[in-house]
Amino acid sequence: MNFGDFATINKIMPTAAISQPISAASKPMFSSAGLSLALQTGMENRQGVEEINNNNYQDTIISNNHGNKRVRSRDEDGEMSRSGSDNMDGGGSGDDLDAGSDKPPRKKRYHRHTPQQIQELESLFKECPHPDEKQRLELSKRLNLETRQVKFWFQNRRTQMKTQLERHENSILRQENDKLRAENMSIKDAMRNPICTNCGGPAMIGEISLEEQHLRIENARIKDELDRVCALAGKFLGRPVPSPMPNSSL
DNA sequence: CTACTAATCCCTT
DNA sequence: AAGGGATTAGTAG
Repeated sequence: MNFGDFATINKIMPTAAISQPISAASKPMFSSAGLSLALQTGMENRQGVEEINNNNYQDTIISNNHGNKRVRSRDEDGEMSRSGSDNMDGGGSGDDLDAGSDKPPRKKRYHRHTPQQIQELESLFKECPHPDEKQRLELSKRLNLETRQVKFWFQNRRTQMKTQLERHENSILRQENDKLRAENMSIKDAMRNPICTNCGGPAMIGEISLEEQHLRIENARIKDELDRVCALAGKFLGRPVPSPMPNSSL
């Protein structure tokens, strides 16, 4: 578990709600149909991207998630050149080919789906996070996206959902942990400063045995737990459930 | 630098 | 074959 994640716990909300207003506000989105493809071509030609891409898909040693290493070479996967936009060589096709190389460098085309597309995707996701092929096809036609893009989107969205859930669980666990720590501290504190059961004042050394102290603490803890269970049962049954323990002072 | 996102790659089911 | 996990790469904040 990555504790760095806690920094973003408060961001648990649907993707669109997180990122769309930001990105939509801060950068110009393509306006209408034609959308992603047109955009991608335009973006590719941006300077920084071009420079990076020329260096990127050299033969590279990469390790996969199973610890295996393999060599990724430029011509290895046909997939890359298919997805997102088929017009990856777009306007600047020729000029970024390596001189003397017969294979064009692959580019990772950067684009965002439009707010409208995301909105539609989100609304379907709410109803069905796992659409079948027919649904995806229908959606892809409607949104002018490739079916692969729709598939990727849902896959990524499900992953995102899962990580959000994990973060949420992490935060709950952390709260519980903090609570237990505090409880532990106060118990330790109580053990250091024992109270006399007769007069209520500080107990004299040797007045109560260590074993008795432990028993008192344990009793208090058990009683507390019992009260909690009763309260919970009361909630569940819709009527108060009295604690079977008398309010004795041990 | 970190978080987010679209896409890729490989493995499992 | 489809889906999922890990990962990559481009970008915004």
